[in-house]
Amino acid sequence: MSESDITREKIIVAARERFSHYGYPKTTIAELAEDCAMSPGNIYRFFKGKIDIAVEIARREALSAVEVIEAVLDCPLRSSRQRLEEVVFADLRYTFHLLENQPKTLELAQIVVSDRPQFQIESLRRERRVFQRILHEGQASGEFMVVNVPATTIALHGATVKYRYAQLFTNQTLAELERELAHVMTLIMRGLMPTVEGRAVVETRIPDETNVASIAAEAAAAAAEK
Amino acid sequence: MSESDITREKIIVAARERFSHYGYPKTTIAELAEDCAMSPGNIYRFFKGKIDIAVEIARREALSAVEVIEAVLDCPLRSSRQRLEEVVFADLRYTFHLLENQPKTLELAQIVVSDRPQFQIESLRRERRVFQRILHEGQASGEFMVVNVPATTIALHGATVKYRYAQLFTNQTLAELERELAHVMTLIMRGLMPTVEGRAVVETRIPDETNVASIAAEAAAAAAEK
DNA sequence: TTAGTGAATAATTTATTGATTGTTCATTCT
DNA sequence: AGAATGAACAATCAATAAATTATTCACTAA
Repeated sequence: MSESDITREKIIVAARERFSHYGYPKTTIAELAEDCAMSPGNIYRFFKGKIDIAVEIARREALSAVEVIEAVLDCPLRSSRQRLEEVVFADLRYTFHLLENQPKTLELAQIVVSDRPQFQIESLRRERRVFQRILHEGQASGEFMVVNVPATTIALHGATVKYRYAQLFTNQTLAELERELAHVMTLIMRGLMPTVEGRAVVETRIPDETNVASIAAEAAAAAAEK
Repeated sequence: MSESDITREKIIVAARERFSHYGYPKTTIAELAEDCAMSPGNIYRFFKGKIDIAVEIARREALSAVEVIEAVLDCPLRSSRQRLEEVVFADLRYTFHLLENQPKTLELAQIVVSDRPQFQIESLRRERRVFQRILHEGQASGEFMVVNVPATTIALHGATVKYRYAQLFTNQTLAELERELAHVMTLIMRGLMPTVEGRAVVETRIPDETNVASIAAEAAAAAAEK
């Protein structure tokens, strides 16, 4: 890491701290400069403007969120159905808790998106890729019966919009949303899976709220085994 | 209609005109009073406050929107699947055009909801009832295979959230949203309908954009025939 | 009694101003 | 040269004052 990369990191660390404590608007460039023991002007050698610092932080946040979810993909001993359900519920819970505990993170995201609409589009695309991978897997193993994977990915994503950043749409509790999402997933699963001997596909059960660390650990263990 | 009901109507008509032209905030009670050739004070004999005039207008708007959709239920010669699809697409198109052509209507709705959260809850409930009726019908006729109608109603409603007032979530075009919704409905239909001889349920096609008048006329004709 | 008034008041909104902040750049350091 | 500064300027924000508006109510008219 070059000297100037280190300085850049220092700015990001200071900004993340201040943004999450006091919020983006209340954080001044002068303060960031002071935190980094430099002059305000020097910040502009590393970022084109204040908003670009926020964009970089939000970008990393979004990437690490998707990585957490992708960890589910690397966990062994799971059917495609289980994977899909875990991913969707993880999304609901992760974003729900985020809005509940870190309101400043949402504020930051909203500011970034209103300034850079492209940011949201790319975040959604990354999310969809996870769905698509699971559908492909399920398709290949014969567990799912998907006629058109890209179209179904879009459908799946569209049908679960309400369960990402749910508090933006409703003031239901997490428990209510989980019950509702279970019904949605039941419906979707009946659409994805072939019926065996005329018996309806069994209902989706709300998965346990495994924490992020344990999923990551499980995935790491599986990787090590290989 | 009593004398005082007529006066009340006069106020509502004047308010609707001004709200849709200049918006709720820019309309003053004094102006409404002048339109109705009365004093500001007298308005308060008919409405508790300014916001209550807006609530009444929004309530009527919401009711008539649901009535339009309910007209689909009374149309003959339609399978439950067709009904469901027509209702969902009608919802997308109706709300899309509303936001596109009548931005003040959205503004009004947002003001009412932020002041009276119950208003939104009841509007959603009315919408869900339409879904529930269709599911019941389909269930009864054997066209649908629904294990739990209330749960499936909730699922169906939740899965189609994005396609009501879609511009609040995305800046996709109507055509894009229609294609996407078709995929969602295909997925849902595969979840609702029994598979016949192992053949996948056929994809949802985007229905023609029949106008409201023609649906209402069709329903009326059907009613007259009986 | 019921319908309506309009001036008085309380609540909000808008305009104005002064202070703060983001950004630039000529200049100084290393 | 590249790295960093900090004063200067423009843009934005916060605080306050001014104006407008919602709401009330004592009162009049029918």
